Amino acid sequence: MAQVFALIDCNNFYVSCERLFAPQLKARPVVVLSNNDGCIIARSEEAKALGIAMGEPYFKVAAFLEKHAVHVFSSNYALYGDLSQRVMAVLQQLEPFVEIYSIDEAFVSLPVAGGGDLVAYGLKLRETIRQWVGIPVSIGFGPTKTLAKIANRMAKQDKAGNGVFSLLDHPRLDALLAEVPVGAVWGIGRRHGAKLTACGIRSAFDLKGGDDDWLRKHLTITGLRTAMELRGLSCLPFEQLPPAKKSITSSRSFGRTVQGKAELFEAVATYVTMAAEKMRRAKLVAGCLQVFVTTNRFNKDAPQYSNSESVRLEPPTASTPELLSRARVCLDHLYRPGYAYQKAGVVLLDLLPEARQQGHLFGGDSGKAGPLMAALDKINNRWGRETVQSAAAGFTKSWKNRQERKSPAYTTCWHDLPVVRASRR
DNA sequence: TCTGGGGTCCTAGGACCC
DNA sequence: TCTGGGGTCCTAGGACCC
Repeated sequence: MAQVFALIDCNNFYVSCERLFAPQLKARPVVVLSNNDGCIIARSEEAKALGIAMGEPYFKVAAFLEKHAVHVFSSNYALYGDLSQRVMAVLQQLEPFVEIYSIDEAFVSLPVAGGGDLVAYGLKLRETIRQWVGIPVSIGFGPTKTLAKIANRMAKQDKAGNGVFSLLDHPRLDALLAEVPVGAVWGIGRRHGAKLTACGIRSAFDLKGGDDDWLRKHLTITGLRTAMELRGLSCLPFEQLPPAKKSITSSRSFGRTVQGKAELFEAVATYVTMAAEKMRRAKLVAGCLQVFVTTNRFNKDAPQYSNSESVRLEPPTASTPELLSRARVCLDHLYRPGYAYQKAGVVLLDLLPEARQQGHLFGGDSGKAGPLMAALDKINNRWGRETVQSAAAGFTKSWKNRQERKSPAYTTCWHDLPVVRASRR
């Protein structure tokens, strides 16, 4: 029995989320900014048509956006995360084999018994998601994940196809692949795309026909796998259960540069707190902590410095106070006076399930810290983040980043629930 | 003035060991 | 002039993804 992959991808996801609660923005140009209002990470079709590029620094196009009455939002991850869960829940309710691939994408594995009308099925699925959640999606079908990805791209381009396209047993498969630039293939990024193009491999069809040894040598095993997938040979596993996390990062650029060690540590302490909370939610403990700091790499005139320092945690821990004291030592080693720091971050590595944590011969703090951390998390969950936190993380946090155009947390915070009024005519 | 954040995988090369 | 060779482990850096 043949196997089919469907890729369901939410259209311009962050923009669609914002529009759900601002319906007046339908058919108007809208963009969403990254953290710190740094650059553009989502664009409506109208914004794309204006020529606004993905990843464009906001300050460079701010005037242009204003001139064209483009609506600008800071990113609102509480909202996007919640709507993502709703879309995924619909898929999981309707299908047994779902792989949540990212916040706005999922693969569905369908055992196809031949003759099933995939496109009709896709149209129905798409309509269900639109009705139940309100987010528009595109759906691509293919015999491998890579081809499903390409089919999805075609679904988006083919306006007459109503957002659904299948490459399964497509009679003109090669002709279609010949029109896909090699850099648009999933797994071929900017660097490899440029290299391939320079070597005469310009399209997905060219890549499909590439020489195995050459591909292996120049693109490593991953590139060869991509070529295999284009040939219809499925090489990428379908992962219904998300693989165990290997690291947890928390980092942010600052709203302004930071010079002093005390203030820098406030930021580091804040990120330690966030990462540790995330880790405890996942019921993990870390065996290694890494702290990094960096100056603004775009500011060519200022002296540059970036460095990281890591420390082993023995026994592995999820205790915020323990992590804070270790992070302080790391920063003491890392810190150099005289630099304008732009960003700092914390990475938790060597993660283990907390249940498997071995007792430490010389006694750790886990006995005391466990209940304390549980109580802390409970309070902060109930009363809001940072209700109780370590003083090390600071109170004013004047270095925090900008988010000047953020929409309310419509679906995850009682205060921000949209209010609907009925009126009699 | 202003350029995101959070991940994964692969490989080459050095360190180390016998 | 002329360095042993082969295995394993670890890490840094590069590439990719959304």
